[in-house]
Amino acid sequence: MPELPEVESAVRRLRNAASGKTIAKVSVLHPALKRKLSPARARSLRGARIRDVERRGKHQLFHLDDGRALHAHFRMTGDWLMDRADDELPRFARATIDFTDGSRVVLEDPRALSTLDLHAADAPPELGLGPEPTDPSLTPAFFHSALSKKRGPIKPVLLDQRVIAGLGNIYAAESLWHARISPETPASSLSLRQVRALLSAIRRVIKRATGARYTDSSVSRLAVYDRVGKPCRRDKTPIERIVQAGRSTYYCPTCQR
DNA sequence: ATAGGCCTGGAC
DNA sequence: GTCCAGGCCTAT
Repeated sequence: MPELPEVESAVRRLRNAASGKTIAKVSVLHPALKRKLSPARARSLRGARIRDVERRGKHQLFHLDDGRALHAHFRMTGDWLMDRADDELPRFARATIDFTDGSRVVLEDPRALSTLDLHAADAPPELGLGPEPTDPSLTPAFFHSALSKKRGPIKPVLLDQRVIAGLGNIYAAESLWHARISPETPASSLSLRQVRALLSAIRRVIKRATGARYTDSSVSRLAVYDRVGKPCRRDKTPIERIVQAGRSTYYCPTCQR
C-alpha cells in the first residue's frame, strides 16, 4: 500500500517471507507489468537467491545474491500476499514469485498500476529520491533551505519525492494540519519556525502510521483526509477540499494559516 | 502548474 | 451511467 508507512510494513512482511530464499519461478500475469519485466527477464530470475529487501521512499528493492535488483513499486493499490505456490490465486493477482521451498509471494493490485523492474548488477536503480523523513541529516535548516528553492504551494511540494521521500497525498495533508500550515502557503515563504513544526509533524504522522495497515480504523483516525464538511478536530470548522496539482487536498481553513 | 494517461473497482 | 481514487510520468 502506497505511502511510506504502509510500504515499510509491506517490506517487513516481505523480508520475513523472502529473505534467503531461492526463486523457483516468477510469473507476470498482467500485460501492463510485462512492459518493464518481460517474460524473458522474469525467466532469468529462476535460481536467484534473495539477499535482502530494502525500502527507499515508497520503492522496494529485492537485492539478489548475483548483484541484480528486482525493483517493485505499488503505486496506488499494490500489496503483497504471502501464501503457498499451490494455493488458488486471488482475484487481483498480477505477478507471483514462487520459491524453491513451496512458498509464494503474490503481487495483488486491483488497478494494476504497480511496477516491477529488474536492474542489472552493473546498473543499480537510480531513484532520484530526497532524504527519508527519519534521516537525521534532514535538519530543519536543511529542509528550510530545500523548500526555499521550490516554487508553488507547499502541499504539492511535499509530494515531490526529490524533496522528501515517502510522503503521499494523505500524510502530506495530515502533516500540514498538525503543523497548522495552509496547504496553499508558498513553500519558499515558510519560516524556519514553520519548517521545524512541519518536519516534526511529518515525523510524528509517519511514526504513528508505521506498522499499521491501511484500514478503515486507521483512516478514521485521520484529522483532515477525506473529512470534507466534518468538524476540524481542533476548532470545529468544517474541513474543506481543494484541488492542487490534480490531487485533492483537505485542510482546515481557519487553523491552518 | 495543469491535463491526460496508465488501469480498474467501488460508491453514488 | 458518472466520478473518484493512497502514484507518477509525459507533454504543454
